[in-house]
Amino acid sequence: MKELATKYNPADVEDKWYAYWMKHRLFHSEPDSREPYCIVIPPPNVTGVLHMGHMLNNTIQDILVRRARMDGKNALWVPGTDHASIATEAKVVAKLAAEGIKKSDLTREEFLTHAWDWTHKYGGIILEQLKKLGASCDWDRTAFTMDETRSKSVTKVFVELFRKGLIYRGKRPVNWDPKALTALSDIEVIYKEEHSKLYYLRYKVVGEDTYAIVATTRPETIMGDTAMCINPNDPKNQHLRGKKVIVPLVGREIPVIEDDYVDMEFGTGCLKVTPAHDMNDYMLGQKHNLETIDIFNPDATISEAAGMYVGMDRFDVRERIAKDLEAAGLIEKVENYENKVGYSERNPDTVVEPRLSDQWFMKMDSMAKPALAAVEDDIIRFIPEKYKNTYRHWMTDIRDWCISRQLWWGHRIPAWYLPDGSFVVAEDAEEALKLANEKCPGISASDLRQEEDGLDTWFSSWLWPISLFNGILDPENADMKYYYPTTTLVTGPDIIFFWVARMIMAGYEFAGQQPFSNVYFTGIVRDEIGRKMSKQLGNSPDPLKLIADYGADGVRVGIMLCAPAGNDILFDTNLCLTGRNFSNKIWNAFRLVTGWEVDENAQQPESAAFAIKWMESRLSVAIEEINDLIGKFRISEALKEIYRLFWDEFSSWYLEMVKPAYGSPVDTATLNATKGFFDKLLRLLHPFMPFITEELWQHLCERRDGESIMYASTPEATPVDNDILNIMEHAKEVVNGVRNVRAVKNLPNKEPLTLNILGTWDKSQDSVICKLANLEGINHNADKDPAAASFIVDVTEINIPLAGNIDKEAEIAKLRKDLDYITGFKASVMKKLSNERFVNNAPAAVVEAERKKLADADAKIESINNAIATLS
RNA sequence: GGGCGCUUAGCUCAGCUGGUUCAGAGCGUCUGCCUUACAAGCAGAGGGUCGGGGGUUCGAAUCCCUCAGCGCCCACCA
Repeated sequence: MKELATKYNPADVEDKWYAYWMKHRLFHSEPDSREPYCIVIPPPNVTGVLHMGHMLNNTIQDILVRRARMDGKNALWVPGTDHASIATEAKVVAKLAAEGIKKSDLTREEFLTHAWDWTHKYGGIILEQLKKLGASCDWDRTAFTMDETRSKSVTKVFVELFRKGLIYRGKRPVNWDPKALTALSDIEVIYKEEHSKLYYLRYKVVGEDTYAIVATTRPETIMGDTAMCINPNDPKNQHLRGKKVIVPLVGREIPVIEDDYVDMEFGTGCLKVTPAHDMNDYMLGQKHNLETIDIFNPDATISEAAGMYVGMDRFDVRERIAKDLEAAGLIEKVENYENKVGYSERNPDTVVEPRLSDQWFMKMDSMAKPALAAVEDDIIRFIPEKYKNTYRHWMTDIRDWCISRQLWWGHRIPAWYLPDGSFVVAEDAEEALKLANEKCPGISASDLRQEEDGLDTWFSSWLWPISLFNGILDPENADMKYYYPTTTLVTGPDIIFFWVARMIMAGYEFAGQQPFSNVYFTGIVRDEIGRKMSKQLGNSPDPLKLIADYGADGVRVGIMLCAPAGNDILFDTNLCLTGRNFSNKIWNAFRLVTGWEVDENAQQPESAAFAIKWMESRLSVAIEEINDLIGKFRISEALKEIYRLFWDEFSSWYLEMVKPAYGSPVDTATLNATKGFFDKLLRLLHPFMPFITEELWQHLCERRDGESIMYASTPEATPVDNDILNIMEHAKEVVNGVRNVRAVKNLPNKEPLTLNILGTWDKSQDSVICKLANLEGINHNADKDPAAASFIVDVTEINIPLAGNIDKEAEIAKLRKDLDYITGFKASVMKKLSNERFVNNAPAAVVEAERKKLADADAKIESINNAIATLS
């Protein structure tokens, strides 16, 4: 074997191993007799690039999948991308704008050509980036929400739901994004607290010389007022009942209506009603049969219908109209006011405008029921559990979903309009024609006009766990039967409603079963001072640069070390350094072990035999612990456990115990045992650090081409010998005690020392203590040496004779400090034991433990007193 | 307005059904080491009245109440 460099260089091995895994199709899965373990990727935007959120999310998925594979399951991780209708369309529009092309000058087909060009150019970059991370996705199954299978699935589902009466078309006020020029669903509106103003406007009462005062935050909408509303029970406003008022500036007469919806406490108790531009006003308008006047154009400039300020932007009008009202003496007063304003999720600077328009909606009530029950009954487990509350809350008060978007990029709604304005919903134009003819005989294809609207992106992604296996079009296929329901979904809590809840509904609606059994919610990745990572702030590190700097394994470890389940991640690049250092530690431990000369005739030292026995048990304890943590999705903690196991127990303690003296060979038994431990450790590490473990494993084992640690089994725990674990913990304390004396006394490590044991002692630990602490010997029957440094382990005094190198006063002072502590400790134990209620009420085992504490404390006090007496 | 969660060492967090793994880990800090696997390292040290107050209990970081601060989600009071 050729010499290994003293530093691990990830760049040398990562691409090589990824290519090897791909070449041998090691990520590929087909149904077989094993238990399946399946994850579907939350599809990233097709033209997106990898950010830290993806890194976290996909690292977790890869750990789970690799671990399942090593646990003997048939593991499948299905990758794919999302067409991200609104985001991608916005990017294409911006790109065209930069070239001087307006979307409105293009036909739908021309625009889509540009969009597909863009998708082909940038699409899939993100998947290539995932490969750098080591993601073990089955790339043969890569899907796209707009590929043929997924598109047909969307259409089929739409038609089916329409025919069931779950999808309907209607004119309703929706959330309108005046920049993207499309409707949005309710959850795509983000409400932000804002400092705004509350304007008190004067509405003259018809036939009187008095004014009714209306408080509003939106004076620019008065042109759309069609009523004023009061609460019939409001004593203040009884005089307005049955009257008419005049809209200020506009001069139009509107009726005063009465509805107990109005809050008498707010403002003056008078509400202006603008049914076209406010959800509640619309409701009032419906109830009281009011006219609606739509005063806005789609881009939220003032329309002709307003009759004034035509063409101006809504916010300019707000300022302008305030001045005009003021000038006309129609403003009573203006107050500062805090309110919530809705912004578009995709265009964070754009205020959403309620707009009355024809849209397509989906009824949610019936679908929500089984989906809610599944989570309530833990058929689908949420990790962490707290998200069950959030989910329940939303699902029990769910509103209909506006699924139409005035966008071209995406799935076009499969509805065709007849010349008479009615429509048919069909899988394709041919079927549409047939249906149209049933309605209106004599219709030809050219008479039909397909709906221009597209569908919300989430209307395709909600089918993802089914459509990936073609389960919509061919529900009985082998993949569907084997992989569905999938095992675990890993995603962010920010899309619990957008995606998770809807997938669960789709699962029951279209596959009759839950889409997955576990949902692991990751945290949001923030920077080291807690800010959300964003392009604007520039606080998001470039993942590919991180991988180049620290290695994929280092970055994976870095991000997992700070990723406790359900908590936000405060990502600090420094943690990647910890990860890289860990890689290097593993690398060098490996260099040590594989660099030893072997002597087949050499006798195994007692210390090595002891160390091997101990390591076996220690490793088994850790394996159990790690199994338990991974079972609970406490992945970050599992990694920390392995980290400590490798670094502290294996490298710092075990390897130091078995390491042959410089220039000496190692015996065969010790070498084989050590390699065996190394093999197990690599297998434990592999899901977390796939590259370095594959590299070292091929050096460690003689394996044939095509084999991989990916398919080596997770190590199993063997029976644990608790005695040896206890003895070793004792030995560690003794060694630490000696090292401490060396540090304080400035004694070089090379200078051998002697230990005098003054009390009870298990001699089986002697050999390892001598080796680790560099001792000449351990005396069990030595006389007390007044010139010795001493310390206590358990209840036993240990002396290190240091002729002439002893500060008696300091030694005594140190011992007295210990004595004070233990005396105080003893007092607290005695207090407990002398408390009858404690002795009577506490469990016997606890009382017994306290009695032992007392006995130990007494023994220790005696030892310390003896030590002090010797020195004095 | 309603709901959920958080507050433990300088920083990020563990601490499960109250009791010897109860005050922990990692990082950072400080001290000594270029000791033949690793300075991307080794050895050692310091550091917290477990947010404040009250209660339950023989016993509270852990259970209950309350206050304060922070975060998130939901909601049609203009």
